[in-house]
Amino acid sequence: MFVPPATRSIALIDVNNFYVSCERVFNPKLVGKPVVVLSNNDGCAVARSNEVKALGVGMGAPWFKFKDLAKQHGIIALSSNYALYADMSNRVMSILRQYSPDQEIYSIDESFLDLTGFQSRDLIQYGQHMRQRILKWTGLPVCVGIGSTKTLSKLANHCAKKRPVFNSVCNFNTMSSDDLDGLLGQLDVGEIWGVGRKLAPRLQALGLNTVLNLKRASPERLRQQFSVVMEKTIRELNGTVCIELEEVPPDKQQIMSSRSFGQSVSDYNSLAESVTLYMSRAAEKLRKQESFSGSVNVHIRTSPFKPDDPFYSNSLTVPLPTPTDDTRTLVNVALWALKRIYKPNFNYAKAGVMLSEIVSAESVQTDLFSSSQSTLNSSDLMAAMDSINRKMGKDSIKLASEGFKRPWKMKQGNKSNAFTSSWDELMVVR
DNA sequence: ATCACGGTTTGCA
DNA sequence: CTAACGTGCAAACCGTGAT
Repeated sequence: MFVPPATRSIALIDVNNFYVSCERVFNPKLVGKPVVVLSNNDGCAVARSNEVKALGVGMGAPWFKFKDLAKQHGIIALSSNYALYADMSNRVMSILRQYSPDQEIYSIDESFLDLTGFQSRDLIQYGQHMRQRILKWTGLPVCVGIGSTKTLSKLANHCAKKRPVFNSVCNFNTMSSDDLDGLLGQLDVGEIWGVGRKLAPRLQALGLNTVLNLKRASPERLRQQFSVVMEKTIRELNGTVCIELEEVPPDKQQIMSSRSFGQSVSDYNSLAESVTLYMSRAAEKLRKQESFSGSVNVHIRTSPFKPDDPFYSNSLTVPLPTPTDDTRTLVNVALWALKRIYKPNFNYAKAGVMLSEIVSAESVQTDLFSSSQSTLNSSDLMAAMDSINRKMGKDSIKLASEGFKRPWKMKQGNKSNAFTSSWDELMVVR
């Protein structure tokens, strides 16, 4: 007997202006004032308070470009404090976990919850309960969007944020289809999850300006012109689940670590120090997911934003004969690659490493046991390094080649304290 | 024609 | 110091050479 699939209720919970809100929890003087949080190296705006958004500062705006405006309006600019944000994120996520056993942590400030099993309740009330509890227990404001697919819940969340009528919780599933389509007809097609700055103009050129336009478009035809992703988006707008909740994040297939320098560097040694540091971080991530890497990539480049400076960008990928998780091996290969692509007399602005051809530790067990004893010892050494750095703070133990002076270290002019993860910094009065 | 490949582009938070 | 523009992923896409 055919049983029609029940309508799902999927919620997307998102912290408002996450980084700014975290800073405000620990410094209430920031409340009501225009505040931005800057990216690494104090480069771009990555989080903006509503006051700053109202002044026209865009997401990703370079700090030096709106510095004057900032001075004029008293915008407070803070360096990003990822240790603090990660800790606050963990608190929010574990509270949300109490509202459904089916949770996907989508990003540092966003979580999907499958509420299909709770449909006997008033889900708007349920969402308000989440909001109040998170506000009370963490001090962070969130909005809740509910729809029958992940794509719709994202849009509902957008409406919860932008339209005061919803009072921060918007459930598409309780609206009549006429009301819903009326609302979707007012939303720009670019608001859809998966439709960004490239796809939106292409859709608009076809006369598809609103979410409703795309919802009514032919998935088959648009698949020809765009991709299978576009087809899934259209079906999801019509309530057919094409993108399932991913409760256990799959292992990474590639692991990257890269950073822009505080000041440009030209000498090989500085680049080598930074590559060593980045590889140490990448290898830690690799071991955390219990994997081995079969390929190492190193890339370096000068600044693309200085037309007067000679530009140089290059990368090299080195396949490994045997997959490994040993920092020392990975660093040696990375430095070998760096030597091949390094050219003197350029002002390098950024370097990075990438691990790929990643396989689970299990699948290389046979190699592990068949190879020499030293392989096992190296694993023990890496485990010991990770454990000490976890207990004593990162960088307690590191390879000497990471360097100690680090002239290239990134700029963080105005970082707040690690209130939640360091007793020392909690006590400092600023 | 079709495939595997590697590098590039796109999108997202 | 007096210029200054993030990071980390996945997947689609695309050109290329091999078959």
